[in-house]
Amino acid sequence: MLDALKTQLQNVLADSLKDIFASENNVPEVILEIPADKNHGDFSCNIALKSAKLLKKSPIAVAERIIAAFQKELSLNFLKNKIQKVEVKAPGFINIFLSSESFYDVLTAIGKQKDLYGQTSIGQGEKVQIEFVSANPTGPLSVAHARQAAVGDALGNILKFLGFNVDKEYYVNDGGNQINILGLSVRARAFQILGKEVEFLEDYYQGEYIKDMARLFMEENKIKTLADLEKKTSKEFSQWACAYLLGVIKKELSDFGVHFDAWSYESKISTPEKIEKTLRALKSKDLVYEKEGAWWFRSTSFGDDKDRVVKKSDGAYTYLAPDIVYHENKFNRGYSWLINIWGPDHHGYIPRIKAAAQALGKNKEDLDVLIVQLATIYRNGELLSMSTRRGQYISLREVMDEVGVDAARFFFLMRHIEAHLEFDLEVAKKQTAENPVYYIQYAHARIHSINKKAQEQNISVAEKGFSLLKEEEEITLIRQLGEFSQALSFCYDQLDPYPLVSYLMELAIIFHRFYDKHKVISDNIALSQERLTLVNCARIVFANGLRLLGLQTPEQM
RNA sequence: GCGCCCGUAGCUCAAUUGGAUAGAGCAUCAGCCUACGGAGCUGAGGGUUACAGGUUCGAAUCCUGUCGGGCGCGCCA
Repeated sequence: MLDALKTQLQNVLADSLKDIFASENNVPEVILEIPADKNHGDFSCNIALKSAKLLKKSPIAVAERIIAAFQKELSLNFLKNKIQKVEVKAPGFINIFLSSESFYDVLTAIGKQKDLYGQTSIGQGEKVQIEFVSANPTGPLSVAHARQAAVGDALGNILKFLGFNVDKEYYVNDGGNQINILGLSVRARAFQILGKEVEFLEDYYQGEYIKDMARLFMEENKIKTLADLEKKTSKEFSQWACAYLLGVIKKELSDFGVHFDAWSYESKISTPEKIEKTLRALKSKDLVYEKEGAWWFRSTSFGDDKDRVVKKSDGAYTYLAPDIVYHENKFNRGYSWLINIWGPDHHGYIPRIKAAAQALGKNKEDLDVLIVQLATIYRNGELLSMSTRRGQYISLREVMDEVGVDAARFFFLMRHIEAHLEFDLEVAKKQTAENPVYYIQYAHARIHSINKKAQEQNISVAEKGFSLLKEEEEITLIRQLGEFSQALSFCYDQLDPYPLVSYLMELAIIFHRFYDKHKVISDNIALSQERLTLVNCARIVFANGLRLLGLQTPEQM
């Protein structure tokens, strides 16, 4: 809401600047910022500082001339009443203070747009696919996947809200050798359970869940004896195990509140024929070449350190080959922008997949790969072991069961995605201010209580506009409500839901302060009505923000 | 060795992408309940932004170097 006003003022300011310095052509772009310190206005501009050198005048002098022209321009403009004052402050900032009319406009807009408040059309319906989690179906999801799930889901929601046509997709790696190993692992455990000594290789999956699966496999297939077991091929084990674990993963994600629009399968998309076809097409363009009996992808042409083998000298494909085909498949489905969310262990893989996108005729920007850092899990300050190799990692299921879905999702979003995250299960379980998710949801619930009280006393929301909201805490709250869509556009700029999380925490602080200082329902009916409207606007923004993050909006707690 | 990321209060992290006096939470200390939910609010202390240079009106942010930490570097997936 306020960002629309910001853009309008920015344009007027740019016009003023152009009028004064018509002869100059390298004048920097006018950009308004929202200063952290509200003594510096609601918007501030550094254009005078930036252009002073070019214009060979002191920044203050430039600023003075700009605002003179700006104010003249404004006086002819409908924006006139939105501004309270404009001032120049050393070393040359132009600070703009908004009038109460501007603030009241925010409340009117929220009241009108409700669930849709904060929405923009930045996306213009662009078809974008966000692919995340995509864990190999070889075990339950870990906390690493959990964080990726929370991030991908929230980011997808936000982009959708900003006007993109978003699909969330999970890519099932059911084609590689790891599925064979999975099958062999289950098979070996089954033999052991029936008392036969078989070697359990080091690269087999070590987790306890493999034993459980072996028992279940035998139960479902009515296997009682070693002779029964011998009849099962290792392929039967693999297929059963893969399907079973995929079922587990789907259930975990759905319990976590994360839903995908599509599940795609490596085995269906990247068939050997398709891979061969794509590689040959690249070869005809000299983007794939043969050397030492292997086929190499010329990824160095697109900025990678070295070329990468796609087909080994024994004729088998490396993992990159089906991955190129998968990305080709995505583009062919009409997505003009792809977002992949990966764990930090795949960080070195980014240049070659981006190279692949370009080899397929796309631009670098058409594929973004986001790395979501790991979360380190603590319990009462004590580090919990995280070794994946031994299958001792903390699972999504454990975290969810222990701290609840909302607290877990919130904690995973509480830092920038590229920052390491410390997640203490005990803290997440606490229902105190230490735990910000409750702090925010509590604000939402409090407003519901106010509404109940208002209803009892027959106080309704303000129907005829606003005039009485003047207290500092009220204006601060309205200003924050007005910055909602700006927070969302930061999420888009950074491809990270974190700015929204940070915004909501700030909003909660501001709301609780207001609540503590001023009574909404009082003897002054007119004021009560306006404040009731104000807090309900806050309720709408809390709800919109929490919903985008995939969190509940409780009315009582 | 090469490449990428990071180093901010005792701890965990911010800082609107180069802006004005570097901010929150936790922890520590001191306050606020006959009110719409105390799961709340107010205040205090705590900093040479790892270090040394540089760029400019302005640097935690950009550049160079040093120190310290993490990750990646397979004809694996």
